[in-house]
Amino acid sequence: MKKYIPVLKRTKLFSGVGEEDIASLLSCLGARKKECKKGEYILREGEHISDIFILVEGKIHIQKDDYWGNRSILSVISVGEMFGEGYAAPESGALLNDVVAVEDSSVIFFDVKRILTTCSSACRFHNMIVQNMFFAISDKNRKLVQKLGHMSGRTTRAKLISYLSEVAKRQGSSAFTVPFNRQQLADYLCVDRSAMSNELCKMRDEGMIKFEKSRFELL
Amino acid sequence: MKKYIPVLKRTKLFSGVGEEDIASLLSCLGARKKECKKGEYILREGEHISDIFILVEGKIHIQKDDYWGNRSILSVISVGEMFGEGYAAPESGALLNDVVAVEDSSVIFFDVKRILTTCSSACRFHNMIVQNMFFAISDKNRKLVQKLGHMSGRTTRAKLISYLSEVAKRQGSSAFTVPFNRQQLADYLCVDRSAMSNELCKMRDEGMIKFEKSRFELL
DNA sequence: TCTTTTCCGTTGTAAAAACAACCGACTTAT
DNA sequence: ATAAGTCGGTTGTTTTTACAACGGAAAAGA
Repeated sequence: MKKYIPVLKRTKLFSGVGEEDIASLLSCLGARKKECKKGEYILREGEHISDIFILVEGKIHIQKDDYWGNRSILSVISVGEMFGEGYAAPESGALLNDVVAVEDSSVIFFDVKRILTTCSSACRFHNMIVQNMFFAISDKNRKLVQKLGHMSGRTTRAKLISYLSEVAKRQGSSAFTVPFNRQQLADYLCVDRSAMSNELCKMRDEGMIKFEKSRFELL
Repeated sequence: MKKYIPVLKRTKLFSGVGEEDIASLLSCLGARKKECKKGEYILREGEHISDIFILVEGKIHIQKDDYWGNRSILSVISVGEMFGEGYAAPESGALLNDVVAVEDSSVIFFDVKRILTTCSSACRFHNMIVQNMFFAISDKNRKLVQKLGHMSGRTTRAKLISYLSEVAKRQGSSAFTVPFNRQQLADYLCVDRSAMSNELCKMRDEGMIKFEKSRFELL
């Protein structure tokens, strides 16, 4: 597990904790490691977990198969990212997704209760981890809510308006740059790229917006 | 603040804590109260907050106005529910939504850092609150991810398949009852009710599903 | 420089969704 | 018992979207 400490140091969860302290934290938390070959399942739908997982090597997909067998990829997890945090609560029920390695991968995981119930003074940085974890989930939460807000519009235009308005607000200006190219923006908003491109141009022709590449201006 | 203790006792955040202990927790957390008349803003877009809010009386809307002034309601908060948890992290930036009372309302709120940084032994149930809060956010997180999964399908049918498959999984049977009527389900999936009704009937005619009222069966 | 790839706007067509309007079955209130 | 309201299925029309295919500009690479 030691060799992954430099990776962990750069994660949100362990940010602000020195390498020596991470080592002692890992044992304090009862952290375990699991290695998976490409194609293997790390977690399966139906399992019950109460752990937080951190990917320290490789790449994994969180995916689900519907009743008729159609598969869809819900998210792609890269090194340093956390997953499983939605199932931390005792009443969260069985896992509804599969987690599968798309490259040879290693994950480090530990039981959430181990963090929450152990007295904070047990080890020096325990409290810091609680904070980090909390802020990480809180942050994820906000992003999910915002995305859901954009996607709740029924038309592509409504989704674009919602998204562009938010970026403008966040950047505090009616002229701003979005962190996506067209394809990525379309994927984020769950619409077809060419249809979105088309809609953007209509909005431009109607005098609502101006844009060039990833730079937009609301009028 | 005392009169709201029975309400708080029934919230997720204070579940498992006795009424006497809630009183001491509130002062330990530095909880404050804010009362708003119908129509007043509890929080405005652009504010910076690091508090968790609990609605103890009335009803409020979380809403946003886009750049061109179109208003949309993101969620309706009822008594006992928590909000603001997405902005707990220090780097979460300015609030992107407005929070407005649609009835005369009262909220109780306290700084998250007060929970996370104070030593757990400061008061008896402090640690319990940390757990409750964590599980509440974790739970919200899972629900958001699931909903996003359903909404990422491009067609109404895809959304329905995703949703129905999940409920079937969760209830562990291909026959199950959904907790929505048609209008509510359509609202949840962000589609038109009649179009959804239509699609459900097509799926039935194609032999994919059977249903009656809120009871469904996948075939 | 020449080739290849990426990005993105454009077009046309077929499919799908929204929207509005209506109806019958059923429930609830007066 | 009657009236009013809710719920959900159905239909037709209009708008919107997905999808596929193409082409030009710019960037990346050989």
